[in-house]
Amino acid sequence: MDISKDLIRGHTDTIILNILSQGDSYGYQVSKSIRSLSDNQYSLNEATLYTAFRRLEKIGEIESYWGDETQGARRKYYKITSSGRQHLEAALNEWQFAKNIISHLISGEVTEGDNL
Amino acid sequence: MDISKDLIRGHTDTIILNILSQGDSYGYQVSKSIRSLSDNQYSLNEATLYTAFRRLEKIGEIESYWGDETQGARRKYYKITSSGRQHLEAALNEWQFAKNIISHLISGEVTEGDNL
DNA sequence: CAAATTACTTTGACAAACACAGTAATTTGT
DNA sequence: ACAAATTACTGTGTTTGTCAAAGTAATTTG
Repeated sequence: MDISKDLIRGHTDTIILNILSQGDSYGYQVSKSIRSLSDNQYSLNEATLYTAFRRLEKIGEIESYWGDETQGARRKYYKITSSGRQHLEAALNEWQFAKNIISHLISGEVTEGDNL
Repeated sequence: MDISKDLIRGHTDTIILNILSQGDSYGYQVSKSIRSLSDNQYSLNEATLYTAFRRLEKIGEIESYWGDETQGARRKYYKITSSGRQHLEAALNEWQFAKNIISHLISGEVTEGDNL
């Protein structure tokens, strides 16, 4: 992984919700999707991922069910709820907004007026 | 404040280094600069700011000295070091890079290939 | 002279992320 | 047939950054 975890912090839930908004999935697959969506630049620690699942389920943004795999290991599937979709949309809007503010904060010029 | 703290997390040091790269400053003024640079959308908690100062000083990215104020409250000034400037530049590059990755992660399409 | 502002500091709490370890099944290579 | 690798989920304990709240102390404003 190349990019600092703290830059991703605050996006974890949104990342998961984005992936689940495109279809039900389970931990291992979500993990691989994250690696793939980031062009192998980022991978979420397993513990972090499952912690996020539990957090999102607790607040009703996702639901889970055990898949009935005839072969392969058992899988717990996660499904986004309508509340989760709302949250996802809100987060995307916030990001568009925050991106500019962050850019100002880390590279903007401090004008004299700021001292008044 | 309008934007979530977790979106800023990971940028705090960079924000401070950016401000100090434009001239020595002290806590209260940095705090106001942040509010101003963000168009009043974000303000950093005082405790967080001073914690960051201590952290940055400890790792040698800033240095501090007491101002000799003839009037007004005493002020501890902070100065960016060359190591701090290097870190700032690296962080700005990382941000350019991370911005795109985050965008992919939170709104990119998961392709079938991701499941393989 | 009280209240507001400037300015810095400490303490204690919390939440997210992580490393690490563990459980358990299945698939692959030899 | 068996060991190794992979798939898949879970739990524990620690670290880190941020924050709220409170405190200290000076100066300026009404």
